[in-house]
Amino acid sequence: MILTRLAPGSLPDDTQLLAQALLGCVLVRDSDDGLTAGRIVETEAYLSNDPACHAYRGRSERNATLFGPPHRSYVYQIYGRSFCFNVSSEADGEGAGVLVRALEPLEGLDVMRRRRGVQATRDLCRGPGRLCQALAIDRSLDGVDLFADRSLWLAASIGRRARVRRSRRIGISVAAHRRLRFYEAGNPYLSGPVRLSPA
DNA sequence: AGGATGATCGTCT
DNA sequence: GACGATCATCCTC
Repeated sequence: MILTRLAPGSLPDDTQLLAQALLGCVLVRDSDDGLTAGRIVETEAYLSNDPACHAYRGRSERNATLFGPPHRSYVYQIYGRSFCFNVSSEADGEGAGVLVRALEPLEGLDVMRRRRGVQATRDLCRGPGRLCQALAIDRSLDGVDLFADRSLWLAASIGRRARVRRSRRIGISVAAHRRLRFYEAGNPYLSGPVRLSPA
């Protein structure tokens, strides 16, 4: 499979546009274990001035990447066990980002199976914590430039152009009504229900 | 220094 | 559908 790096400047800074543009792009992880990669099929936008966004209460050591330049990797740990991967958005100084919630596994499936401890392809990258485990993404990859890094980077979209649908976001209690989750219609590797609130 | 919280996951019913 | 694990992070004292 041919994976072509996304050219710098080829993604929008705007958080909602970025969340949609990322659908269909490929997230690539190169490590000692080999290459693992998946097609992004589900994202969520976390805006500046959004009570659900980690940046909402100001800059801290954890969320500093959100306030930096766009298109860097923001990785944080949740519930003591899982990591979540985001792409920073908006201009330098503004805190916002896009959570990647699910990938369609493309490359290195056996490595993913070993890391995840499960066999079913559908369970490898379906969910923000699962995809980080499958791609061995942790806090050491926080802040890397996704156009330039050699361990974690984005490749141009492959296959069909994603038919984008939207719904409310999953797993949050504040600002939960906002329809800021984006996903590819009909894709079998989505993390959550296809129909949440009026779509 | 201590307590509350969480952009989840796996297991059980 | 519901529940509890588990700990980094943040906030308050």
